[in-house]
Amino acid sequence: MKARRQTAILDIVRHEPIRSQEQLRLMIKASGFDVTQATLSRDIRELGLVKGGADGAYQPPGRVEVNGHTAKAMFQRALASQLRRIDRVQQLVLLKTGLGHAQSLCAALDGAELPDVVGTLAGEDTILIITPDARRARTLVKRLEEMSQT
Amino acid sequence: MKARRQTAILDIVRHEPIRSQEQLRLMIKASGFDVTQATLSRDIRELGLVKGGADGAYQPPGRVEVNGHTAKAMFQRALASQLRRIDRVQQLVLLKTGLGHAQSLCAALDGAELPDVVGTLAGEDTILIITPDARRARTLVKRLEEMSQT
DNA sequence: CATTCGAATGTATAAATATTCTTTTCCCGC
DNA sequence: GCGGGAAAAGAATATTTATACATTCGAATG
Repeated sequence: MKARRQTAILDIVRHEPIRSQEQLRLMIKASGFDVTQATLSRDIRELGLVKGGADGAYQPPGRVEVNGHTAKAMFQRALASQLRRIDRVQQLVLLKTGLGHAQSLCAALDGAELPDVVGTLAGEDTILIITPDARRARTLVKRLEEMSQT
Repeated sequence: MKARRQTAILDIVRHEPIRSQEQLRLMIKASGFDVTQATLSRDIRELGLVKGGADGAYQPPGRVEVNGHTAKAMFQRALASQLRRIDRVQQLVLLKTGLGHAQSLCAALDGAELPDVVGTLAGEDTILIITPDARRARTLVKRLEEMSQT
């Protein structure tokens, strides 16, 4: 019984956001498993489900998705703590970071999905951002400067 | 203040398993931020931290990058706790896990970058490992059995 | 300055979750 | 079938987390 119930839990959790065990209890009852919250607490641990992230819902382990808002916030924090300098050359924007931080900041940058960013490249301490043209590069620089000051 | 405190939270959470906000409160107080649990609850949501998984600790969202040594250790621990059975069919190795654990164990397996592993596939409770030939599949089985016993 | 607005945080408490202890269920070997 | 033991689940409760509301603080504005 336990195995089948746990399969059902995975199904439910994957298909819609469940934010409490009581909510899960009702859903799983509808699937024909009438158990208490305590049992679900155990199931959840055994399945390694994870709670929190963007929407505070339970998620299967592995990839935890980050929504736009969180991604942007993460980027902003990364920016504030790691950015050393911003330069622009034509339609290219160059970010200088502390040594070794370019990769992680670049990942956060990609996650934030800022407009006008066509592509990015990260080295050891430098990130290259490609934008469509010089005008939009200037706009991006302004935006990044604002974000890094917060 | 908030930004710096949240950065500090990330640091702490990355370095050791934190299983409650009260525990986190003490740690962060030691870092010079004296705030209440309510504030930490809000910080945790804003950071998109996730709780649960293997050890019930808070974790940063997204893909956690790890070096080779850590990856191997993680894999070994995952193996010890989640592996149910090992089978081999020709050059294929099948790992059976507890329901729902195949994905995460498979991720750890990939991270460990074991020799002779050509590719992997994970279902709900089964992992398929493809090796070049039956001989190396046997070698891999032996290695996995050793690792899981430690 | 005083005022107002909003973000950040604290306080108190409600809500959610984990856990301890007990009961039930389900296999085995006899 | 019948103990004995282990796994599973329930009940009650302790612990942990989220939230409603109040307060403080700082920047912007008149």
